[in-house]
Amino acid sequence: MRSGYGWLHQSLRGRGLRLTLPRRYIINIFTTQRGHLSAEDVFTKVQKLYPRTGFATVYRTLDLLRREGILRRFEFGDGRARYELADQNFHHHHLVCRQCGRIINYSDFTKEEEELFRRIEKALKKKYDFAIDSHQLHFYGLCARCQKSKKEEL
Amino acid sequence: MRSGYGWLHQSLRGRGLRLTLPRRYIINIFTTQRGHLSAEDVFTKVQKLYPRTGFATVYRTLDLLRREGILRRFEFGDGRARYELADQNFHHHHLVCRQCGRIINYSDFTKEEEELFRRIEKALKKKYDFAIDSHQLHFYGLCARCQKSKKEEL
DNA sequence: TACTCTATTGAGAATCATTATCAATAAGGA
DNA sequence: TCCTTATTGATAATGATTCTCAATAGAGTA
Repeated sequence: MRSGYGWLHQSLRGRGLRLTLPRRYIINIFTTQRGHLSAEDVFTKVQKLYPRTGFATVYRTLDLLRREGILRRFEFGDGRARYELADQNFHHHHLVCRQCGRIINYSDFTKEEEELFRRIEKALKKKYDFAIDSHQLHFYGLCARCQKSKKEEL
Repeated sequence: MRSGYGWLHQSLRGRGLRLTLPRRYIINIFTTQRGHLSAEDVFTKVQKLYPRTGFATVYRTLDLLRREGILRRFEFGDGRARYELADQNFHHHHLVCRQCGRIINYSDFTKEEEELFRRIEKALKKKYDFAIDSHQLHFYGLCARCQKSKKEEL
């Protein structure tokens, strides 16, 4: 936890911002385990690393990192936002289970999707004069486990 | 407002549910003006038609209609849910303005999108054993008006 | 049409996620 | 080490949504 944050340090310093311990720990959480974490998830994890961390700091840091382009924010419909590392090398979409809320990342069709989306974005820009900067595609349904438990229910 | 609800009436009655005045008015709002309405939007509109309506009833009715498959629920990232008539003949996706929150429906590429999505859904089902029943695609960016006002700001 | 049963309502309290406040703390440049 | 001030932690405040419960009103029945 000594270094490896030079890039961010520089980036923040440029605007008079600081690379504090809670910020380091939170970034660390996202870089070591790919996931879609809610604020509460993050809070629980930081607590273990740096117990003095407060909830407000978690929210503030998540928002800071989002503004910095380090995290992406998603809403899957369960009333709490989720955050993910904005890794350009791992563009993907989501499968969301309506029952248990489990979220699966998939990146199987990115080639075809990206090709179509690029085309769509271009056309929408022209037709609606809308400057698109990102998109979100979520598939909703039932995961394997929940399908099974639903069958057993009957 | 006398009839035209036979279908729903039957559907509800079957399960001991009732077609009440607030419910009729709220359905009416959605069928007469296509839109992505928040609970507050709906509340304001019902108030004009049937002033005694309470906020709780609006929320309860929106959820009931969603469960009935009459409405769809969306979250575009501004912290409040939106509801739309689930019209099978008008499948579309959304353009969401990050600045002013304006939402545009578009249905220009449904053919190509649907073709790709059908393919994706099928493959995801196979690969992840995930029973997909719907998807949501949102494009985010700046609408024409907000692009303009941003330019003038400089 | 009146009666009865109970699903539904309205008002307000309660909950949940998130944001704002503010005095105390700690980055990080000098 | 010192100093400035961005950041923090604790807690209050907010905003959307849900719950509670007595009063009301659908709708089947007499």
